[in-house]
Amino acid sequence: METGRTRAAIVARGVAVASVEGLEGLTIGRLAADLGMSKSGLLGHFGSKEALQLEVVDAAAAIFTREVADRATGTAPGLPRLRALCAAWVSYLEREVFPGGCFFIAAAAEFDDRAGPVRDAVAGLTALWERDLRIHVRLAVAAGDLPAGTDPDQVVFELGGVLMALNYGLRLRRDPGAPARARRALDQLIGTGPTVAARAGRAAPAARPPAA
Amino acid sequence: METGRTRAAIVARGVAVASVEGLEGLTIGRLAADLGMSKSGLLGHFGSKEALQLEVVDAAAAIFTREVADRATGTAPGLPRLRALCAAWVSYLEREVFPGGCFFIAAAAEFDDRAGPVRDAVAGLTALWERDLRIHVRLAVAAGDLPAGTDPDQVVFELGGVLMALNYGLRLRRDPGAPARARRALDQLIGTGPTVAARAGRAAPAARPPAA
DNA sequence: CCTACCGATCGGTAGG
DNA sequence: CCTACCGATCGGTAGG
Repeated sequence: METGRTRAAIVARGVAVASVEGLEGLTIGRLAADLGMSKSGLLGHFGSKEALQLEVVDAAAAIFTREVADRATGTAPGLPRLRALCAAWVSYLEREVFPGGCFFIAAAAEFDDRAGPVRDAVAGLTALWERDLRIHVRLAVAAGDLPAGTDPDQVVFELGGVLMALNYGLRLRRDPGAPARARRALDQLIGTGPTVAARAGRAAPAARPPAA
Repeated sequence: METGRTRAAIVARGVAVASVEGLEGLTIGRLAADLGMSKSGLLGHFGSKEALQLEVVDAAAAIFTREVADRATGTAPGLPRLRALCAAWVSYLEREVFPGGCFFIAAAAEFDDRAGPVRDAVAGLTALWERDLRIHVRLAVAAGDLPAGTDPDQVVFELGGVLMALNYGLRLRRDPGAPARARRALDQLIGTGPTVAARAGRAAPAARPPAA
């Protein structure tokens, strides 16, 4: 891994451009013009557009980790961590950490029907994030903070849906009320009520079995 | 509106290509080659790429209406219609009506940070669909089939999230279990239980007020 | 509907 | 890091 300043500047600019225009819309000529350098000078750092895209995806993952995952490390594993992760996730979209909204929601939509290393990288990173969430759902169930019988994959599926709806509400709908809706929906899924007993006593969304 | 067969064939092919490669990835040369005609012959039908994109978006909307909205018209307005619309929505993704998943989820993600007529068309059509859903949520509340105090916009927000999670689960995750998860999540939001009384008696997700 | 063409830009290479 | 260049493709036009 090189640590050159120029290289880092290229990748940083690439992340910003890709979050708005897409990873395919990130062209070498445009990026070179943005940074005041020649196309070949820029390409020399990476070798190919695909290699650049992969570095941009990795850099976006590092930003996501710093701006979302790392903000929750102070909380206890299980339900507190899960809530903190989701709160940080909403905040990350509210703060517009990437100028084009969630980098990975955009990249997932762009590459979900393609094949190749970029798709694999996006799928792998999102899978890691979902795994992290799932772990804390499991811990929450084990601790009795989520109802016994809760399906962790179902919770992660629904949490992802809420965040995609938030990204959509902010970017396409430009609805400033979207974060409040997302928080309200998250509250339904992983609660914010203070007592475990209160949650256990009511019909538990995540635990309810499929309708046959 | 022309009704030419060639023109219709171009648009139909354009819808399929755009659902996979994106509306920007739909190029005139590629489309012309697919259909065995010249670029200028193809472009003559529309005048510009943007005009073609707009026709493709409209054609996709017609397909969505036929494959989703129209399949629910036999049900009573209100909760039955809402449930039928959502069931048809899930089915439409399961059946892969578009080869690249939901045309409008993909188009929304692609154009949410751009300006211009294509973005406006996508935003307008999705707003119409959400309005349709909201109407039936309101009717359901008025009929007592959803709890009094239910926020229709909140329900529509969450329904959209479930469908985006389904599209993501099918396309990026390639998870055949995703439709079952979506149905289970929808069941939480708009129920499938047979009796209104049973729903009214339990904690109602859609009606719960924000956590201050 | 076609051929022929336009300038611009694409990703990438040669050679320094 | 650069200039200079490659063939391919982009959206679009002229003229028929």
